[in-house]
Amino acid sequence: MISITQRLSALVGETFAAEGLDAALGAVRVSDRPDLAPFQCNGALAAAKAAKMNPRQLAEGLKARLDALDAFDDVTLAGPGFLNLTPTQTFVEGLLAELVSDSHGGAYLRTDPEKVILDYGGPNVAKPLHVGHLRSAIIGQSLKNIMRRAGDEVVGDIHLGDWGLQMGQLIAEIRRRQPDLPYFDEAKTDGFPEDSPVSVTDLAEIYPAASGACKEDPERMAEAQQATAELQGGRPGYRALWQHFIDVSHAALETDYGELGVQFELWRGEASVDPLIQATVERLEAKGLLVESDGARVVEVARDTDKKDIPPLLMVKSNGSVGYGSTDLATLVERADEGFARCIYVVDKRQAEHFVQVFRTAARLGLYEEDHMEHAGFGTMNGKDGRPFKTREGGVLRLADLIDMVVGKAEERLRENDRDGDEVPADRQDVARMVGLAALKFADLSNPRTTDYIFDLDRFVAFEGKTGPYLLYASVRMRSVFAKAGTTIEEAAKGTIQLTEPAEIDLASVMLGYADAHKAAYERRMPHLLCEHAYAVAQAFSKFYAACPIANEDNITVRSSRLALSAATFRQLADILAQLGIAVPDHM
RNA sequence: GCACCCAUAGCUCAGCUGGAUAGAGCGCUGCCCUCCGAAGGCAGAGGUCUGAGGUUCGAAUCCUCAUGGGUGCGCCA
Repeated sequence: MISITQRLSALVGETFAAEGLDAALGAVRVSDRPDLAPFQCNGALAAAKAAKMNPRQLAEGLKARLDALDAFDDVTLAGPGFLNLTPTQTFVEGLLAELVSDSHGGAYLRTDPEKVILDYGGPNVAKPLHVGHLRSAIIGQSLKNIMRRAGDEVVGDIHLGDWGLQMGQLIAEIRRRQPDLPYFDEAKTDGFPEDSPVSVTDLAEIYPAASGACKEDPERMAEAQQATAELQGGRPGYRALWQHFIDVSHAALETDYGELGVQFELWRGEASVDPLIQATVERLEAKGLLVESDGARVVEVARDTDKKDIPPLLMVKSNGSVGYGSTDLATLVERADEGFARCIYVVDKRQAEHFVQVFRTAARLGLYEEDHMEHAGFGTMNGKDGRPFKTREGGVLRLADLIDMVVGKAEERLRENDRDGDEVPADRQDVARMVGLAALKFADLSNPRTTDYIFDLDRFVAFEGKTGPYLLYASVRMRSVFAKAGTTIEEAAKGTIQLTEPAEIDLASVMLGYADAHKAAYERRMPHLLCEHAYAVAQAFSKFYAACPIANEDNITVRSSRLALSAATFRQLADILAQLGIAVPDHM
């Protein structure tokens, strides 16, 4: 629906136009000075500059026109030309009535939805999820929800890292350890065992060992590179062994992501596009884009206008194997063929240059316009010391362990809050899980996507203030109010809302900003903007709750109005929390 | 070496295309449960927005320089 600021902007824009000014300058926003008025328009200053007029005088003219409208209780002129706007209670009530009856719950809905594919996984097979995987999973899932709510058709692809050097490292390492396995018999081409010779636990141990060995020993590295090239070349034993890696990892990853409430519609990987690589190389060749360079084949993507050197995209390595530039490009070929209008990558921002290379190459191939491929990068995650996060023991913190810590903390808190005589709720474990995950997700999502991430355990397990549990608490109190009133949300929502108390008007005004927040979060791919709004709503409700009796109100009309306001609040908050991937318990 | 990003309250961070008295959470001080859930509400203290210039009627925001951090720069992904 149209938000209150959009509605006001339209009104003020018309007066700007009537004065012969640019209507766009009539943009109204929530005031920086709520003590003066709830809304403001600073456009007169810019308009005066453009028209070379006196801003104060120009604003006087605008004020006179605005005064004539019945939407405003008060229009004041302040400073050099600020317009402070106080809409009438009737105006706000009218919009709130629209919000309540809006079939889309007041959320933003785009008119021309797109078919989008979102990449927000990228875990390597063989490596258990650790805290570093949290951001892409949480942000990606949330963006998917936000975009779907705005009308887009969005598909999430986990895009496993299953085709690069790490695969060769694993194969080479296992070959050293168990050379007698049938996978290493070059003469053997089929009939390999169905059961995997390694478990995920094995892989979790083998991977770092292999990776470390390659780092130290050039000979081991050469072995791994050779194995990678042979795997990609189709050596049957290697393929069979590799398939085991994928299978055992898939099962483990599905569980881990499931714990977080993160789902993928597509479980593809870099290897999925292997069959397309050759054709892609040929397409590049046909366009004359491939260049020989140091034994490798690359695509030049640098431009004169670049401020920095953009190295060419490495398409085929000198030993014939392919890197992630090639697979990512081939993936775009596949996605374009499948009819996706837009591709978004939720990947660590340090890979920005890589995406520039791939996107430019894809654009030259005519796969996509450049602005239809986005790298929604996120900040790198460091410890409190500003360096990559490590546990006290110096290892990586597994995501599953982090979740256990947060849930454990939530359970502790639930225990403390037990009132005397209360039975221990049978669903305490479930509630603790919801509270813990809410804390974890909100702590992550409420940071702007692009800024660096300081991993702070204390913040993740905090339940007071601007946290996930605060939002749940507000929701739970609303539910509690309906129970106390002996009604349901559906029934309560039918009441007519009349705003009288300041806390009621404030709450309504905040809620009327939903479409703005959702739209901004959508357009900028920034879930934290939606978090801000959710917090503002919960906060406005808490004030309203403290200031006004709801179920306890004697006046039946007022009571019904407040219950209806609470129902509208509950629905909006629930709608937002769903987009953030946060589940709301019945009690806590 | 070259390039990009960042520097805001004791701590962690917001601050949209330049606009009024720079916000929030935590922490700190003081109040509020005979009244719908105190994981809450109210009030308060706390800032030369790293420094120096510049553009502008107006700069945390734009430009230049300096200092201090971070990151990237073809055969890892």
